[in-house]
Amino acid sequence: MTIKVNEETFTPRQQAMLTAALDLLVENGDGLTMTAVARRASCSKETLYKWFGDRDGLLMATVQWQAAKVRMPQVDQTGLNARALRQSIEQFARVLLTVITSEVSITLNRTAVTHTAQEKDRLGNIVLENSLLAICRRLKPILEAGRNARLLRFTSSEDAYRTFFGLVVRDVQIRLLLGDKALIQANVEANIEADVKTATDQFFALYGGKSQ
Amino acid sequence: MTIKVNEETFTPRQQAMLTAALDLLVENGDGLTMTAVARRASCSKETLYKWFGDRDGLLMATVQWQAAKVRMPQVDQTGLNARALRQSIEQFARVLLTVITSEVSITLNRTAVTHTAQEKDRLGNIVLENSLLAICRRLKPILEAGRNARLLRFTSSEDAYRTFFGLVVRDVQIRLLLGDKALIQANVEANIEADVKTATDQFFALYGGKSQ
DNA sequence: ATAGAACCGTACCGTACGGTACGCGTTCAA
DNA sequence: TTGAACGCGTACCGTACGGTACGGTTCTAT
Repeated sequence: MTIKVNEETFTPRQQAMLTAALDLLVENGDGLTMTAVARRASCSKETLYKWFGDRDGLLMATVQWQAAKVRMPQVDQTGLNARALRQSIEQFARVLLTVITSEVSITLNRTAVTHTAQEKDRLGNIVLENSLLAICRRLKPILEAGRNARLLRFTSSEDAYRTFFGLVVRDVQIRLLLGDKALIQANVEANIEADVKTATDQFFALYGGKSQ
Repeated sequence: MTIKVNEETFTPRQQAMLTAALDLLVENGDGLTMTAVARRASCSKETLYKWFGDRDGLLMATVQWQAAKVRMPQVDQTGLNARALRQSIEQFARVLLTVITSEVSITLNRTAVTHTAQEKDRLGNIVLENSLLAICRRLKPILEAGRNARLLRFTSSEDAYRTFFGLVVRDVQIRLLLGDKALIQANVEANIEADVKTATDQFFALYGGKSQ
């Protein structure tokens, strides 16, 4: 069940291939062909197959490699006060929105959804593991620290996290995945700061401790 | 730009073809082939092409036809009081969650996302139009009626609607689209009622008027 | 220097599938 | 009765693409 998230570093040559694959994915959507990757990376298809097994292996490696580049906020939990907690949470919201609205994330999520639609759930699991669950794992301790400091109030940190996710992401991700022109044109990225603040305010309104 | 949502009724024979297409989509994911649809519907490919033009046309017709079957809550806005408003909003949350977690919706959303990944945005727009925007169009007037009755407080009904969406859907939709086994196993549908109540409570906590 | 591995480029194969053509049965109207 | 339209089943075509094979070239290690 556990997905083997290889932390193995790829050689520069391999990274060139992965870069080619990722770029082609972003440019051409799901129209990624092995021939195109080989041409873009100036390598032979034979080598591609040798290193990544098959097309799915290449996609998985690409997704994992890209996911490893996303850096979650590092939060210092010592001396947690209201201001620090709020900043941490805002920072999580900011990263979440920034990632989710990025061209790369949209592309990889679309690819993973497509794969899931074909009974191949590996890619979907990898994306889940590296986006939702990655954030969840890092945010939960913060929330619980906030609760311990009487700055937050909730029973289930899982539920608190999921509400946070909803407040931050709302319908943005699904609309982007479905190619909503209106939203894209509205220049979501320019509004991230305002949305981060609103979502954080709402989160504290729902889960803030008595001192809040 | 406007998508032509044909309200034209399909003949029973055509509906049989659409049913076949929809069933195959749900069963086999995106592995929908014209040959399979023809065989399932006991018709010839030639007829299929005659009625629907090409594969995309068949998919579009299928999506539109299915979307037309989803019934939004009908709300009586006369004599709006706190209790009626709350019930209306709960009902919207219930429908939203029920639809989003249904096998058919998941399949169609996956199909639309896949299409969007291929620069073909029509399907994505149709799904957006018939899910998110359909709910939005019907919920907004309720929210505004609530505001007029001093039961709700907000400046932008658009923002209020989107927050509502986030509170209700949270990470459920994206996790289902990505095939999250844990969530599927958790039997989301059994928890819908509790989630509806929680989301509505939270919504009123954020947007409830002073009398709330 | 040289054997051998690694790897590039390209040609090739098999298959799956979208789309078309056609033969034949069935229905229905004149 | 007949003929025309409709539509089913099937065979067929072209193409795109995943995957493999192979000849030639560059790199590496002894």
